[in-house]
Amino acid sequence: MESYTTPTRPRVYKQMSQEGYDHATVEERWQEAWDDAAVYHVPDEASDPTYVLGMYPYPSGKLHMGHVRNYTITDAYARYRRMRGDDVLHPMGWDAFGLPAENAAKERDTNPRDWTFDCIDTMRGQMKSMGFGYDWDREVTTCTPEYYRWNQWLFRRFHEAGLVERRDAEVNWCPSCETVLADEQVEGDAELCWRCDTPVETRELDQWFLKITEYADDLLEAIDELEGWPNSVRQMQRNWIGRQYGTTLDFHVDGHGPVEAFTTRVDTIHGATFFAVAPDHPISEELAEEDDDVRRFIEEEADPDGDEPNGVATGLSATNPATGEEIPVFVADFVLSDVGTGALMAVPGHDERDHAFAEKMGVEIRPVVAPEPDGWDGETVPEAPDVSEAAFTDDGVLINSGEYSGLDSETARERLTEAIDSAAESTQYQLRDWGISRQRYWGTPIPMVHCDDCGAVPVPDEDLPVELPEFINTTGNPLDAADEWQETTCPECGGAATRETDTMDTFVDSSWYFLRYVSPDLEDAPFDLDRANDWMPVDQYVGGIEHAVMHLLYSRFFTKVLADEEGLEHREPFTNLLAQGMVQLEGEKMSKSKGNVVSPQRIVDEYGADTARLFMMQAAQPERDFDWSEEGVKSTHRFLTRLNDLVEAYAAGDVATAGDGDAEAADRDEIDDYVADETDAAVAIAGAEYDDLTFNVALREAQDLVGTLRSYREHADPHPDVFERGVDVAVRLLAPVAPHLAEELWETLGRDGFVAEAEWPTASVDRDTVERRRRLVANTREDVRDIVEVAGIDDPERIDVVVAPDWKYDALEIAIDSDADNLISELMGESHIREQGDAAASYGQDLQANREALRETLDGDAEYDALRAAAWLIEREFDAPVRVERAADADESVVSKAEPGRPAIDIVE
RNA sequence: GCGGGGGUGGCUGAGCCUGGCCAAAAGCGGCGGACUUAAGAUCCGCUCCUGUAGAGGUUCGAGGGUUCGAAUCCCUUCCCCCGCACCA
Repeated sequence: MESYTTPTRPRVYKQMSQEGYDHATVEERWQEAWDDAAVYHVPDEASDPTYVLGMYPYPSGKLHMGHVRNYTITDAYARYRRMRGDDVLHPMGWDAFGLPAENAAKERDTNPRDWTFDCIDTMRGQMKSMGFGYDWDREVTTCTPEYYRWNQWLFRRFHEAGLVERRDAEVNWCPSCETVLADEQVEGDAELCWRCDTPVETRELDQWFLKITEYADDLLEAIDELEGWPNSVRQMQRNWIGRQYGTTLDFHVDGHGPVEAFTTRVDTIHGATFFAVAPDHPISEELAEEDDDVRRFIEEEADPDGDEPNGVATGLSATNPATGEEIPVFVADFVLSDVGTGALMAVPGHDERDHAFAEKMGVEIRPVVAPEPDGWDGETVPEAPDVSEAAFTDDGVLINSGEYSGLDSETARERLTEAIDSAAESTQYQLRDWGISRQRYWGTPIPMVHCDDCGAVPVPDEDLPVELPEFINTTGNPLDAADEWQETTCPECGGAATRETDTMDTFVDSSWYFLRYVSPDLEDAPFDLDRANDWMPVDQYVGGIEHAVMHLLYSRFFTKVLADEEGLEHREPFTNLLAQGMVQLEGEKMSKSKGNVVSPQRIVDEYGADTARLFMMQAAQPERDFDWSEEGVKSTHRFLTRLNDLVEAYAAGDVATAGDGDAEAADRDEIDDYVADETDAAVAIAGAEYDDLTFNVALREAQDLVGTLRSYREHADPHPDVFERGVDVAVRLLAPVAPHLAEELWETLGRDGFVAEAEWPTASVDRDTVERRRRLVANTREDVRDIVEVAGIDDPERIDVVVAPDWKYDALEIAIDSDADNLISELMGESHIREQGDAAASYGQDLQANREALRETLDGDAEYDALRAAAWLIEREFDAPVRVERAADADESVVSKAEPGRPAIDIVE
């Protein structure tokens, strides 16, 4: 670990009042101290550090609450792991390419680079003021040539591996901006450009693709192993990949030869009563040239986005390869060219959409599958279902299918696929290859040159990076206007050639940035392979659900390719993924357009970063949405102020302790035990909850402990050791979330070093014991209240609490362990129980009656100790002395009511 | 339509996986009390119904089932949210 010296700046003056503490000074001071001591730096020699990562932000200019929440989660976890003794890798960087910078540059007459770096500077400053403990030595900025050259290098490796393809594609094109838009940048049903509201057109363009579909099976199947991921994200990725098993087969269409169709239900082929092709299917386009109806339909009527299935008869017929039957061919808009083969056999009896179309066009609807009858013998051909009103879409038993009648659907599919000549098993995916071409300036230039003789040729590694030219403020793609930049020579033939002007989708940058953090300055490779093998995968990744598919799928894809091509020993990048919830205001997502944005900057200025962080972490579990509440922030701030005041008062000697602060001389009372127990309890629970990232529960324990300490101080002269440990523990439990104040108070307590590097406290109890003890105390207090209220006791004079005799604990334990039929006789086998006579028999009967419900309790000694320790709570509440007694010391008539887990209570009026 | 996640007391929301210590955490709101000249803050309680000694009754969307025992497990059903979708 790094060495450091404790800062020795002058002590900060802190107000001892409800006004709060001087958060600005405290926070600044420790941010500098951490910085000076490089507390968050991970040396390259570290062995397998815990890798905690938040999705790096787009540098839009300012942090918003979503960022603050995201990065507080990772920071808190990183700090917790560090206190647990781990080396922690917790880096930050910038997703710094992207269109907004280009637009901003145009508006402000500057260039994207300057604008982006300004934003980064601002946001980095805000992150530092939040106290996020990043290893800034590993900062990564994707828009620098030092980073994006590796995008180009990786593109080349993908190219060599046959995973890059250039082909024609239909893209969203905004004629006003003169650029391609991603699907998500096209808004609303009217399909308007997100930026200028111009209706988007489609264009055919040569585009570069990464062949992610080659990895479809791997990406899909490995999802099952991603046990640290939320089910929702796993399911979304499965849907996105959308693998389907089915059959391809040919239908002969007059004059057009065989036309391939894909179906998952070849078992229904005897019910195929028409054939349909997409409006942009080659056959449709051929037909349109000679058939006016078809042309009019394609050009005017076809509406693939409408709810109604529309179509036009072609007058052609197709031959059903199973039956030889001639069936009509339609051009229909519900057939999509990018699904399956763009042509389908339609079975109206067993497909709802086909059914609707058949009804509309008056095509025959023929049932060929019947529901499997109850207790079906596997042979009998059942009655046909009524499919006139609605399709029967389940698997079942074939009917009206010639020799196949009587087979179940699954068997029929296998046999038919085998029997039909042109049929073959086929797997279809919804996943498409990833089009990475963008006609924009502010991205990674795709490292290809176009040579008239050699075609598209990759730029050799030694010529990388292909750097962006100066930004030119123009409409369309500034790279198209950069004539000089485009001019180059062909790496293969040396002739004149031009550079590719497309840049890469910024998702390329983010598909491997988590690897760059491992060796951010490496100059001969994107990442140090050995170190990546040691440090990867990311142990805990945190980010918004909006990246469930895109970024998280692309990153998985890259990781797998790097494993196959570059020797990376990991096939998945992120072991545990947390999709954090939204920060809302009055149930609505914060957004600029709604004008309901709460500025993190304002909160930090007004209350401090610790307040903002603590409020967010205790408000809800990290994966849930929660409402921002100014009231909640204030209450959190008051809590921190109380904590500060308490520690200050203690350090200043204003807490009157027993023995005048001399632990040796101080008597240790029951209340001291209570506080010591509660301190342990808080440690036991908070640790486990931090492990689970349920910060809200962990923090509740820490906050409750502070409350307990305050009561302790009010109610007694605290034992110096107990009080000090309580305060010390509270500070450490809060340190991951409220690091600045914790650091300040750590110093106030006279501790050496940083609390950020302090050891996590350990507990001498387990959670079960804590819960039993708390339950016992809470139940007993409630019972006393009940009695006082129900019996109408106004002013109790004394309250006796008597723990059950030892033999009852023994009897209970025997009863729990025993599986004898007659529990009483088993109990009576124990002489010390038998000696109790009627009492033993009576308790034995109780146990027998509730045998299945018996639960372990604390033992008699532990119950006695716990109740004695908690007696002050009852005394305080009822203003009467409380006597906690062992059974042997109490009156028999009272003792008889005591049971394990339930002491006898006697209230003297 | 398919897939995922939900429906808990005045509200928010935990518990459900691993059934019993669950009339059900915590917070908010409301009520009472302490402190204060007062307010705020803080602290102590109460907050389903009945009850003169810790009890009983009725509750966890609805209906049914399993079990000695169900908020928790199973089936059916209704409703809400999210993702995908004329996906062949």
